[in-house]
Amino acid sequence: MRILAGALLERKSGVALWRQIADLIRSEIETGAAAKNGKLPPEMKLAERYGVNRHTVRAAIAALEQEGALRSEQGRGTFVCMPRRLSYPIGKRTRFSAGLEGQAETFRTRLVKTGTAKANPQVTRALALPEGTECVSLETVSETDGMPISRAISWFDAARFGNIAEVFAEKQSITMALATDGIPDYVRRWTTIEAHHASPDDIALLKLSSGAIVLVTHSVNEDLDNRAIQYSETRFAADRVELYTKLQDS
Amino acid sequence: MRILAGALLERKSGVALWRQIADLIRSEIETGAAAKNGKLPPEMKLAERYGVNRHTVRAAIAALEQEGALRSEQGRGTFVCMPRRLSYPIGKRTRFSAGLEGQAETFRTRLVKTGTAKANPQVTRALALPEGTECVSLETVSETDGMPISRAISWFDAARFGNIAEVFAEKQSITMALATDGIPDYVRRWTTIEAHHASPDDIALLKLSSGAIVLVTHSVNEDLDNRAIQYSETRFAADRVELYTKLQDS
DNA sequence: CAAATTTGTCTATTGTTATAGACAAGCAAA
DNA sequence: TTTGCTTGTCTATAACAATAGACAAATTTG
Repeated sequence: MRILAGALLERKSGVALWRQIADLIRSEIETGAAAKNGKLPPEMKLAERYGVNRHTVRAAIAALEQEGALRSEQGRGTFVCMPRRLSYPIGKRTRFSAGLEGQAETFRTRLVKTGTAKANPQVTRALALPEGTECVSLETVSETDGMPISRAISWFDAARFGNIAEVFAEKQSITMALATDGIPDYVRRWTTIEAHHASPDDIALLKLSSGAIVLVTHSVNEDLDNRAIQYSETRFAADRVELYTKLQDS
Repeated sequence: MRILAGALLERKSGVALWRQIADLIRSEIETGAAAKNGKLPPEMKLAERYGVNRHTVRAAIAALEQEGALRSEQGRGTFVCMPRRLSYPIGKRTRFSAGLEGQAETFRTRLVKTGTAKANPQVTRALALPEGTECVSLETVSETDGMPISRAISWFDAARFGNIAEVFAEKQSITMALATDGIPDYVRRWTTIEAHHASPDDIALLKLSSGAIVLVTHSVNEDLDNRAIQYSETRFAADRVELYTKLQDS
């Protein structure tokens, strides 16, 4: 919730007014400030509230409609389709489906691309492998209730997990693929979190509107022998997901 | 690091080209891809690389200069002032100065505003207080090496911490203020993480350029008796700070 | 010292964003 | 059924972003 008060919009900012308004509407939906009974105020009222032209508000709503967050109906009004962001926990055992349990009805991770090549230094450093080690990469998109919420690329030591792509294709889950490959359990070693503007690929694969923001994490998972097994970069639609950490039980 | 490859810029996206390029340059500085010997390639070379006009690149560099990340000198080149983002750990004991130890030379948190009033429901819910409880709020800006990296508003039960503003003014540290008020130690109960476009207040207080992105956290700290003592909203300059979590020692 | 390289500044044009108004069309309410 | 409300669409204009070119000024290089 935006508690730190102040001016809302900034002109000549490099971010179009409609994009700023889209972000505001999305945030205010989350806090309940924008919508009453699942419905936004009329376009003219939003234009007055934000001090912009009605066409500018329409452009913002169009962007949110494209992302599936809103639905406009002529003569009736604009309805909220996604009242709340998903809360994605980052903890000792960070898992996609289990982490979002109870917040959506269906979970799916699909493979977009895979490959095996000598990994770049950032990857080999993260996995504590000799420079130039061959690694398998999996590029995936994760969806809940048919809506993409994140895309990721993960690397694995090819010597150790050479056929993880095939197993993943069959199991549709990295956790299950690793279990098949002799890793019954693993934990999150570390995670870094940044935020960026969505790239054209993010927009395409995550079904975002132009100008959206993504939360970007880099992380390492390790097996119970403290060996790094997976290095990932994950990009989350910031309008659909918030990240969440809590005190771990001792 | 941007490993997920693809197109770099998106026209007509609602985010000005110069703003997108500023974000790219900043990310590429972080990964070492953009700068050699602490110096960017010449403006014309960047224009060719990104497929835009030299003036557009100059606007991007101007934004990063305004934020203190770059410094241009006529006839010489463009130099990197901030090669790396600060890595801010979020863990059991999340502390500003201790968390960034070793990454900067000076740390300072200054009070921007304080007040006492009936807290809104989000605050009382987070602090497990009866609705309408009076709370003290502290609005602060945190800086390292003279550069603002985050701004925050924190709430405390006024009945329990009524004079925390005065103590903070003297100690310049929430941790020390709480110690004075009978809380020698406390831990982070939970944290949520979102990303948004910087508001005009963010831009002013964090010395950001237009169109910048902020990482926004909401969090609760609790004392060792598991009582919630502090609820905060913190906004970090996403170009200056990344958040970091790691496996806690058992 | 001269040439080359690089940043800085100015003016001008084209493309995009935001505003503005008018009116159509669908739906809700009286 | 009529009126009022709300979204949808069209055209036009003003303001802003991006491109374009030219040239000045500072520094580096040969």
